[in-house]
Amino acid sequence: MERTPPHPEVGQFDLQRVLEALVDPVRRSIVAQLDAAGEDIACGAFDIAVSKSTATHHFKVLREAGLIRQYYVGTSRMNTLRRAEMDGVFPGLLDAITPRSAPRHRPTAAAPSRPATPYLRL
Amino acid sequence: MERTPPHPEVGQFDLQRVLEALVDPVRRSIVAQLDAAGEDIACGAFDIAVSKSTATHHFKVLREAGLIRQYYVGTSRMNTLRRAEMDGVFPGLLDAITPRSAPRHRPTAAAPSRPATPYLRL
DNA sequence: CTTGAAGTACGACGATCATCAAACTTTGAT
DNA sequence: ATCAAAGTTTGATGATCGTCGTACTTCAAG
Repeated sequence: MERTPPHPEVGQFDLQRVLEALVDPVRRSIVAQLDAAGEDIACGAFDIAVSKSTATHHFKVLREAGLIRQYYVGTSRMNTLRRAEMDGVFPGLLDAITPRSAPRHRPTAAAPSRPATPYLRL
Repeated sequence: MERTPPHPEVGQFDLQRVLEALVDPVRRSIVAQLDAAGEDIACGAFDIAVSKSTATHHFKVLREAGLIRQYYVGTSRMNTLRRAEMDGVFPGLLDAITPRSAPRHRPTAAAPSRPATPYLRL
């Protein structure tokens, strides 16, 4: 396993790639949580209802599109939203697809609406 | 065949639907041409390299997402970009995915750049 | 009324994708 | 050394999607 996975540079950002990444609700949710938190989040700390292997897949897609940056901290993989870089290349895109004025979750993560999600939780 | 196909109202616009419509390059091209032209365009007058049946499919997806409005003029089906309505619901979205500062076509629609596309041409 | 132009409807086909479980790897504690 | 936690990798599977050709419909012109 590589120490650091490959990340595209800003000059290599591709709108098609980015849109393909953002069209998936789970991935958009990841981006939204990252944006709302304003800080890096470990893969396992997201509120998404998919298996670990599926989650890995989604993070890979986001990373290869340039939307997130990933790095290891111990056994955990941290995720950073590449906000500024994305805004530089595609101004307004993230703003448009991010739940802006929507009822924001508490950063402390109150009890979720659904009953028992079998998978990853925050 | 119905005289006027079903169009979603502004209140029914759904981000997921819109993104699914915009993720396809052909459909994004249709939106871009509509935006650049600034006027309604008939289905057959677009510069897209797909068959007629495929084109019909793409227009349907765009219409059901609320991105375009369609109406008949004789045997031709005209297409209107629902710019203002989209901007109202998802501000900045179309701006972000539309070739903005790119070399804009003349609004009078000059001769297209490519040689001989086997399908629909302007 | 016949003909042609412009689309639509209908399957069908191939490719891509999201999903999962199972097995593996790596790291940090015990 | 062991063990568990956190992710990854590797197929496999089922669904969706873009694409096409063919047949059909509608409208306008001759």
